[in-house]
Amino acid sequence: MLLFDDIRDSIIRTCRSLALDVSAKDLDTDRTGHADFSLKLFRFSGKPGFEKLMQGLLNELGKEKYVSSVSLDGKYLNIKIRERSYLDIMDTSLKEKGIFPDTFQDPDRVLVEHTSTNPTGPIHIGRARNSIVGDSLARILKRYGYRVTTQYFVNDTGKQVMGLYLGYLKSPSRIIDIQHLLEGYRKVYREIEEDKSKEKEIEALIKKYESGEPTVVREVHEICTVMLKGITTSLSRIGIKIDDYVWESGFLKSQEMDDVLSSLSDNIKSENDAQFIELSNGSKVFLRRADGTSLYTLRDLAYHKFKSLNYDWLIDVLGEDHRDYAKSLVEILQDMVNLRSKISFVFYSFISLDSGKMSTRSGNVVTLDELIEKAEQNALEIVKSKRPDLPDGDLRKIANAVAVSAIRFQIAKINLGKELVFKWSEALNLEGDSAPYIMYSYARTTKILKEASTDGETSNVFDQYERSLLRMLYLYPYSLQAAKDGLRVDPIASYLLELVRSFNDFYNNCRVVGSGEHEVKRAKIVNIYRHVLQDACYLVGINLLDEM
RNA sequence: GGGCACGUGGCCUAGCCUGGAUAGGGCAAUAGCCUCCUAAGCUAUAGAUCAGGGGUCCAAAUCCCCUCGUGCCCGCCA
Repeated sequence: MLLFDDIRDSIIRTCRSLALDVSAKDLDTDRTGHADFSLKLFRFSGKPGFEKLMQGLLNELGKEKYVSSVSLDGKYLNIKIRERSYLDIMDTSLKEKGIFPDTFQDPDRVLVEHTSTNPTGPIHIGRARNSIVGDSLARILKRYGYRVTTQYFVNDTGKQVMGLYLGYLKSPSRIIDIQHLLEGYRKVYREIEEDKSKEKEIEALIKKYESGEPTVVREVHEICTVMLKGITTSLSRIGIKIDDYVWESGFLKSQEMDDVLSSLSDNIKSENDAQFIELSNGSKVFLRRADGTSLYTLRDLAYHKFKSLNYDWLIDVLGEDHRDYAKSLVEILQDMVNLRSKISFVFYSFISLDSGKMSTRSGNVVTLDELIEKAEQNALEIVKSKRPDLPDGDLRKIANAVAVSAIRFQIAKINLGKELVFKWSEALNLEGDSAPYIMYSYARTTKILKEASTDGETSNVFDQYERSLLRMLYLYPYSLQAAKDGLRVDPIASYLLELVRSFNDFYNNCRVVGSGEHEVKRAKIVNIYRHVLQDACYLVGINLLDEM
């Protein structure tokens, strides 16, 4: 959990000590500019003794060392905080702990499963939404204090992958590289589209594979490894590294599979030899085909059983098409398998193209690699024109950081429930609410702190720009809390944009270097800003540069 | 047909969970700002029936109901 001098909490405690039963939702971090915190009194006004209670509260809050003023404005109690309290709380935390806010190590072990895309082709930007969000979520939970591991469930079992394998078998060259495999895969599905009966070939392969025929097992593994390598290489280019890769085929004959099957045994029914479970709403969830081969649900149940052995909280990042699936999975796991771990799902809506739905099979895709390359090219041109003074190596380094950060931020800032239509013009735009906007303000702090001093007497006079920036900085833990509570990344992104806006105001109005009595105080504020920026940017995958 | 999401200026988006003081930003447009810590920035102007209708409430973008639009799901695929 987050450890910091929580002023909101303190105000609530003071209210309660006077028998005013307020909760967190009564106390806003005010956005209207009336105050730093405002207490909504609508619920309480009109009750007997209200006036007297307010008098007492004004008095008590006024005595708090961090309160600079408190006033009753209509149905609001407006509280302003001393700038110096903000400054000292954060400055001290950074000096003593090197971090703001500090965290307490939570014993819970959290597993974030993300990406888990079929290794049947290069990862495209639609799937990358899963990876980007999953990776940031893991970082956020870790920052919050959990012990977090990320996992990729590698699908090397089932129809899609056997389709890939079939494409390989049918290719004249039998070359195992991404391009050849992908072509073979697409060809197989084109043929199936024309003639459904061709699926039989895939079914026959599944049977051979699940019965453990050595050549098949070896070749499928080799093919999946090559495809997976392509995906993980793409992901690493945007700073995503997944801790563990767990292969689906490993569960076909496993202790977890046996455990799941024995837990379910009373509930398994069959229909023409195919096995299924009936859920409370009457729907059937099939576990095995009539030919005895396994279905995804069964393997996924075993995988979840496996995860629950080592983790207290399982988080799955899934596409919105998995919403109903997840519901049935949870029903089975909780009611029949008696899984103890807490399970949460994070769903994201799809990214489509102007030309329609993205699909690896049809080829209507923008791959992550393609996006990275164009973004880097675009960034390089821009940085070249802005910084003709820099050597080529530096230009490339900057362009890379800008491109990667911009890609991640553009995805991270959007609420997951929204469908996105990918547009190149937007993806390549590096102005406004974008990563470089944030990175640029960071670069400014480098020079300021190089030239200004943070040692010495700190002035006690604060102007409105210093005040709003300090306040925004202080609000960081609340955004962290919101992100963790909602398993969302966008609160951090929104916070960052608002914070940078506040810094830009400050920068344009408050000279730091050579500002006499203000210099130490302002340099301290800039230093805190730099730390909070580093902290939050890491969470959303923005790579900061000292110079750009 | 049933279920689940989403709908905020021309375009993109925050706020919705937990109702409350003028609905924040950005892109595009127009007019400005670099002898002064980086102009990837800043200032100003213009642009919003918060999809539509009804309800609850002292108070609704926010909660409830209905309608419309969009996406997704309803496989012995994953």
